[in-house]
Amino acid sequence: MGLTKTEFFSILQNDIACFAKAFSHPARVAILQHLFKTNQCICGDLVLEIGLAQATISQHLKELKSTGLIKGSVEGTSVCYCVDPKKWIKMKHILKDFLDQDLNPNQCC
Amino acid sequence: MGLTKTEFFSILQNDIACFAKAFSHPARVAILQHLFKTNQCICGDLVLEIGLAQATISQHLKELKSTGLIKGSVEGTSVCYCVDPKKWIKMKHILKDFLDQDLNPNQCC
DNA sequence: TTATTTAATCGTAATATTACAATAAATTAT
DNA sequence: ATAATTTATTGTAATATTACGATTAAATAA
Repeated sequence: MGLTKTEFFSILQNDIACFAKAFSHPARVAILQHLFKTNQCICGDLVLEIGLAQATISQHLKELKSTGLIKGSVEGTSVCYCVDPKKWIKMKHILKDFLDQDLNPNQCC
Repeated sequence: MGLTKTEFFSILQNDIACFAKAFSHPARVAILQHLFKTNQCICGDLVLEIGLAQATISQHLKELKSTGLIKGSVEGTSVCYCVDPKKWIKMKHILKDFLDQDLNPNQCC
């Protein structure tokens, strides 16, 4: 066990969960916010900005990259990261639909 | 280690991550969707609907309850669950602000 | 009282996540 | 060629998550 049974769920349900997981850690939230503010940055910037160890930031970047929310391009000795607009917009639509579900006014509790 | 350094981050960053974590598992997405569809339900309904073991569903309900997204009220031998509208709307606003961050048109990669 | 029903909790196993030091890899500068 | 810079990777430890069987708890029904 300890392994999510993804086959029990629809593609959409897995997608929603997967996108949510991408920014379910404050370091990844901070990375994304910093990228929106500065448009692009390198790993070292984030290490200074956030304060976690370089290896840890690199690990979080890898996760964001594997979800497709950010892209990185080698520039000399450093790597320039930025948000992937297409993927971000896709996530935005999927999560907004989820968040916009209608609340029934007569709750039980 | 294995323990998030929440003190490195703002309250907002932690809130965003915390809400995202609440539905970062497809079972919890399915629970919330079912609650929106039916307005209210009991644990047993979700066990049948989703197919995971009763103990597992109960554990996921506990997590959603601890985030405040759902509430439960005892009704006879069963417990009636429903979405907490106030908390859901709070989450909606916080996450929408995060998702609506402006994308800079000139990306680096 | 004694079933029965329903959900929570406990215990446990497997796996995932978070964090960091140390090292490797790749590029640029001297 | 050598040093310096920057990031990725490896290894590892601590903790968290996911899942489920078994049990407990609490209310209702017989």
